[in-house]
Amino acid sequence: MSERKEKLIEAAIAILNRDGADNLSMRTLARELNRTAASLYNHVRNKQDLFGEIAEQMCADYAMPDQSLPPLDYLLEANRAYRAMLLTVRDSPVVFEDSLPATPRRIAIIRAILEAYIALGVPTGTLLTVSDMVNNYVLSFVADERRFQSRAADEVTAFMSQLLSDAAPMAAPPMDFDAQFEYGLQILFAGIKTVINRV
Amino acid sequence: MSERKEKLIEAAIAILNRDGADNLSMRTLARELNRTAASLYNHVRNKQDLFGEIAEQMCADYAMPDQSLPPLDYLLEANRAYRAMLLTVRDSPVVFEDSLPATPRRIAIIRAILEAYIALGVPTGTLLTVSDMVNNYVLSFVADERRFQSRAADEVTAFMSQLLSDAAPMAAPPMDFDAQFEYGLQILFAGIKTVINRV
DNA sequence: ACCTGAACACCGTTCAAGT
DNA sequence: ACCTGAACACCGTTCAAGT
Repeated sequence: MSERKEKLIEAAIAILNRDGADNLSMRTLARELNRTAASLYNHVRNKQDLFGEIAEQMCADYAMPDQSLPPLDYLLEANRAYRAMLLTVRDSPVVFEDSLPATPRRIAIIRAILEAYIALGVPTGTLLTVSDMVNNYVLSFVADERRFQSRAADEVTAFMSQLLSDAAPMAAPPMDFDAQFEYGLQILFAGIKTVINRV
Repeated sequence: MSERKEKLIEAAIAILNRDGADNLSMRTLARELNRTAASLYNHVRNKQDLFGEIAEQMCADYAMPDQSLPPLDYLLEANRAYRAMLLTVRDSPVVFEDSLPATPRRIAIIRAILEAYIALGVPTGTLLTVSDMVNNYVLSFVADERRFQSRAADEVTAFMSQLLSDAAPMAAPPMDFDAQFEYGLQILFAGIKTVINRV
């Protein structure tokens, strides 16, 4: 990776954190670098590729769990580390969703996770379904988490009371996102455990 | 709802099915109706609102399960019906993701589902987490399902073998999506059952 | 090897003006 | 009540031409 390309990725991340994904375009990125949009295509094939490079750069901060951990613990830790990494950059879920996991660090992470699922006893025929389910959970949770925080608490409660019968009032924000994330994770892996033992 | 507005929604759905969400714009929709884009704003506040109306229209085809069903069966049926509804329109997951559930039919569906979660024993403090988790599962599954089908099977296997160690070959496409969806659903509700009984 | 300028083919949204 | 034309402020991507 050239130094020039590295600066490009850093600038893109800076824009994400400052202005959000809606304001990261090839043109705004070029402006940030005092260049023209066309010049970016010397370093990146297209915007999807740019997102892929951002995701790959972020994966350097992923705290890979100890390989000697039992599969279940490994997977729980891996998903906590995944969320922690996603939270370091604003709108990172769209970056990961809109790019392919085709870069070295990202592939290494996925391989380790897939092996843990296999060690846990997930049948290979359902491996993709299970891993995608958990991956989508983390991405969606972090995306929702940020949406939630960006709105006023009153607005959220007002909207939710519209959805709920008055008999069962929803828990009022502010929420404990760490606890809620953990709760969902426990559901997923409790479910995986019972279903793979059912066969 | 005016007759004119109804035609607008129908035309939008037709474009989705024919050309996909990437090709549904205010301009292409106007062209479909031999009008100009600006005129659409007499019937719809903005594009997000248009998506909301499409989603609401689709909800007319949702097969609401029998209210007398036990909560677990109700929820399983509801999510199968949800997926079936989503599969009737191409790229429907983006339509649902990019709009707010603020229309009558959609609110009614969500209310019934939330009540079923409560009847199942999900604590109100985690109701939002649990219902969002399942909702995101269905949306992501259908989105992935379509992505999968739109690519050649060879391409998918090639990409996956890159991710997997050769020791554990992935199940080759074509996949049985109905069975995979059911598998994920079983994981989710088995997990919910064990976690809510843990307290 | 890397960059610019200009172009192509688009977006969502607003608004005065028309009927 | 509904529509048009024109405009504003943008997009991603390509490509000949420059250094």
